[in-house]
Amino acid sequence: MMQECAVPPPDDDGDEYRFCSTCAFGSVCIAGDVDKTALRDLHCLVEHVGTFHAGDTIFRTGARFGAIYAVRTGTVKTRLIDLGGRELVLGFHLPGELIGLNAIEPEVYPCDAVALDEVEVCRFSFPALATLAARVPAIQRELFRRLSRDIGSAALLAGDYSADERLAAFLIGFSRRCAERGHPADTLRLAMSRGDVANYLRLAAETVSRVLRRFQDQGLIRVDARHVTIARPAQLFELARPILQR
Amino acid sequence: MMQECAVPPPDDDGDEYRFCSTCAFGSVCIAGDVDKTALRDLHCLVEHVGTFHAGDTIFRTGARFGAIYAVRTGTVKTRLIDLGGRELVLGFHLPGELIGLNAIEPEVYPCDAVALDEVEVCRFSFPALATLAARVPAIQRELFRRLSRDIGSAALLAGDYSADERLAAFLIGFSRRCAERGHPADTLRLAMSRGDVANYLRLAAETVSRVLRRFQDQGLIRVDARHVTIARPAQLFELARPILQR
DNA sequence: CGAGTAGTTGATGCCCGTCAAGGAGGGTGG
DNA sequence: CCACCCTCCTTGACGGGCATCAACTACTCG
Repeated sequence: MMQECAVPPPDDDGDEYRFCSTCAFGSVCIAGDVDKTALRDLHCLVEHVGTFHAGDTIFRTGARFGAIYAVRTGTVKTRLIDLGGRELVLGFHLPGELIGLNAIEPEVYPCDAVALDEVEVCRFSFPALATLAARVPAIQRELFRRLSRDIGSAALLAGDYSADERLAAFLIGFSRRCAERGHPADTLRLAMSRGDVANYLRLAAETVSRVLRRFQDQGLIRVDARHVTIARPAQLFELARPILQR
Repeated sequence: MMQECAVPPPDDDGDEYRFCSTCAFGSVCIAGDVDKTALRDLHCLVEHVGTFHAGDTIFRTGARFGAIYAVRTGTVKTRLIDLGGRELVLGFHLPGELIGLNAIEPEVYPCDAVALDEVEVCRFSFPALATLAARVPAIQRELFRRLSRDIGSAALLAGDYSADERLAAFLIGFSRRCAERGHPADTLRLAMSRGDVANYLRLAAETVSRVLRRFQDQGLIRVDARHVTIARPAQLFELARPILQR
């Protein structure tokens, strides 16, 4: 059922009992009640996929679904191209986040995953992962939680919010996710272009430019190309409240 | 682990090996490879919850998450109330569909589930269901698929589409779901108000009225209160294509 | 150095939300 | 049976937020 672990992973990727620090299944390892053979199976199952560079495709729309991926380093954008050729950005994914979960049901990837900078990912064969999940409750639980979370976050941007609210919520959300990864919450390094941000927020790129400018004039943030520092988090949060509330 | 099956379900709910016809786990039963004791466990696990009437609440925002529900009959609306007191409709759910999946991760229900007409649901204790899923691959698989599907559909309405596109996509989508349930695909009985539809599509109720009127003037549909008949499905689909494409 | 991309800023227009007024049931009590 | 009310729905007039178009700058890379 679970294949042999052919190639033992190199040392800097963690050992048999501890995964890479940004691992998507970190919480599984922390839980002490996981039996060690199961953990080793998970470790055998994962496959580190090489370095992607900005613009490289990790998986492509329509490809047969076989695995989900966890971002290890860098930033990944998921997007689809509509019939008119226009891009539609579904999300940005930071280290520790899973991509490809929306491919389970259609059994093909419904979107492209594109690297925005230098990206490394972990590949989890989904059939193997599902088999393991049946044996290890903590893994099953983690998968359910991740899937459930994505449903909620997808609905988040769906409301009819103003450009100000959207951008504020985006910045606050990004800031929080950076903080969760040990980066400072007030200095953001955006890996994506204005166009990508606009596209994700369902705004025009010009609108993003204008709103960022106004936020800066109001003293809420400071913008330097793709570096954004948040000067007044509380005020920014107040703007984003209608979206982030819950 | 799995509790005894105290009260055997009445005959019209199916027997030990076949569930109610609209059952959310119907595909599990159809697959022949499920061992019978596991199937009986699933049957023991499910709990039919009484008849709700229009406006009744099935679960409420903030309540501790303990179970997911499958709609058996009627139509359910999931919604949340934002801080300004405005309602935000997340979805409409027909027989056979699961609700509460977005509560797994936050561990409280992030929305209300409200009956729109006479509604019966099946209640699945989630801890018990997860335990069973670990033992029965087909059930785990079905859960993963349902979760995955909800991610995709949540992202569907998130684009910046015109009112025409949104309404056309809503009607086509609703028509398809009716057809899947054995109802005619061209005569729709909407259980929800115009306001609910508008709210779900992120439009004003007035806009929904106007667009429906125009669709009727163009001969695409016929509207009679909450009964809508689709006269030109192909043309309607053409309108909805930017949203439904994939 | 030239070219292409990303980003900014301004002018214009339109889609759709808002406000307002009226119409159409549907349930209740007299 | 009818008057009353309440909610749902429709239709019209108006205004605003944001997309679109366009021009210009800055930056990167071959």
